[in-house]
Amino acid sequence: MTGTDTTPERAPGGASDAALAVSTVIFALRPHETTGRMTLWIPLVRRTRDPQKDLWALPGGWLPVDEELVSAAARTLGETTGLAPTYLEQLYTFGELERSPGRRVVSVVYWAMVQSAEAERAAENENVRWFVADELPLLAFDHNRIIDYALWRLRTKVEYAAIAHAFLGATFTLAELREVHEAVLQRHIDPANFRRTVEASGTVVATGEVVAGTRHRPPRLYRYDASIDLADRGPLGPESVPGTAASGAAAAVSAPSSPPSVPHTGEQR
Amino acid sequence: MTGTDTTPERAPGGASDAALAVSTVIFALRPHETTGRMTLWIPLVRRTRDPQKDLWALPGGWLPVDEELVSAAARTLGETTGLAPTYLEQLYTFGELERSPGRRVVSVVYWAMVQSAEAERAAENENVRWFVADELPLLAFDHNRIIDYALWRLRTKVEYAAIAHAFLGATFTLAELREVHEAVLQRHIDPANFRRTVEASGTVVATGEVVAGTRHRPPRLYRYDASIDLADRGPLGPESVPGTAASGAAAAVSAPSSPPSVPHTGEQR
DNA sequence: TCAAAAGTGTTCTCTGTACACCCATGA
DNA sequence: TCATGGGTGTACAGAGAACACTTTTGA
Repeated sequence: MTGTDTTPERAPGGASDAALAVSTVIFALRPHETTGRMTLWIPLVRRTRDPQKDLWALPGGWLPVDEELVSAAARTLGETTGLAPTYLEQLYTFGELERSPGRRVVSVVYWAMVQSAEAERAAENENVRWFVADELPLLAFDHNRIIDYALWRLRTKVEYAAIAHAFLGATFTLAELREVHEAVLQRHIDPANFRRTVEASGTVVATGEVVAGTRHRPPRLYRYDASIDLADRGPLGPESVPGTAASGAAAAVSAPSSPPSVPHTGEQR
Repeated sequence: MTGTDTTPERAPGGASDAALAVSTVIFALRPHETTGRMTLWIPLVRRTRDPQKDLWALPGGWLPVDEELVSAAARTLGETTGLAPTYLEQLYTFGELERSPGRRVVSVVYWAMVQSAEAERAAENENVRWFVADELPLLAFDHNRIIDYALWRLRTKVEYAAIAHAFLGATFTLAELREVHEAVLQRHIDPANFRRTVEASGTVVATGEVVAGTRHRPPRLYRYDASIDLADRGPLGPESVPGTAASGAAAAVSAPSSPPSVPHTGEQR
């Protein structure tokens, strides 16, 4: 009765169709420039062409016909920051008629996390700059709204899923992991309760090593349990990103797949 | 440095670009044909053209350049079932290179709920048929996987968000609302505890009327509190669907917008 | 020996669950 | 009066928050 996916009365393929773009909201944790507290930062690129020229915008580009969505997100992310994401997930697809003046643009938006340590030595030049996530200027198109949504997604997901480690290296102390949670959620977390909660979740494994050199009791080092990690991503299974070898930790990229018939923990929402 | 959204080195607009489609997973509750228990049903359309001809598929179509994504979803939904959705939300965008043979197709997929009562008198013919959601045949393209993900989304969201009422009419008893939860979650729910949980959430308001004619104590009728409803959808605000006047209840369509700076309840995840 | 953070123990509150029990109606 | 589901009361278990307290290091 009605045309279904890929069987229309009228086949698309002209200049009158909507243009498909991919953009990514990239998060990293770095100290705030004035307060010194750990804060969420986002790299943006300056627009050098005309719709909205000179405004800051999310990194992205048109989708090549022969490239996966997630690959396009990872590629443009790498071209901007010179880094590989440790986490990459589709956020939402924005396609309002008037979001880009003059032309219908549908943007599949991803959000990503990169490691704090590596973000320090990230490329920054005339056309690429890092901004504090909560102190953004007026951006191009609807990118302020997109980032607001990505921020909400990051903050709510950190509360129930074990993804905070994506900001850290391969091993970390529980104090470092707690600092990530506190920076993302913008509130104090009790160290004692945080320790018990994380240990009870089973998402983290002690390496047996400790960090020496502190002027207090040496903290233990932990590593992420990758086998648990998959279950924590809920219905999302791993997906490889061709041509995106992560520098350091392996990139954890998620996309929807068949949900487990029986929930593993009670964690996925 | 790199082309950003809508400012590429190469502007798209040829037949070599990916085609943009919109599809919808539609849910309704109807009694199971053999067991008689309330079950999730999904309407599918038979493919009449060649990629995957004669297989059943999700209703949808190509995105017109001058139509909103959500409107395209609502329109194709109406063309299939003859009904208006009481809930409509974007699910995910699927764009794998080989998901459709011969052509690169990117599908923005929505999921919807329609009222059970109206679904009973929904159009069903040679090319449109309702299926039990958990007993699907092999479908066209990756539609089995898409429906699995939509099912997971519906079930997890019913657990924390007040959306079950979308399967019901304007007023309903708590037993009816509980029956929706039980059918969706596929498990028994204690009536006493369910009542207290729902009443405490404040998402429902007693109309003062009761249902007579039962051979037991007459149950009270409730109505949804629309003002609370918005907060329950988390970061998602209402969005109008032009040309989709709902037959009966107003359509609740959600799309992402700025998240509230302070979470209303603890409900949105 | 002292400061500081790591790590442990204890208590309290809140939420969800199980289940006993009473209420109001039609047959 | 009885069967049936509507509706209320209560007690128990687990999760999370608050906070006192002990441990281990470097200075």
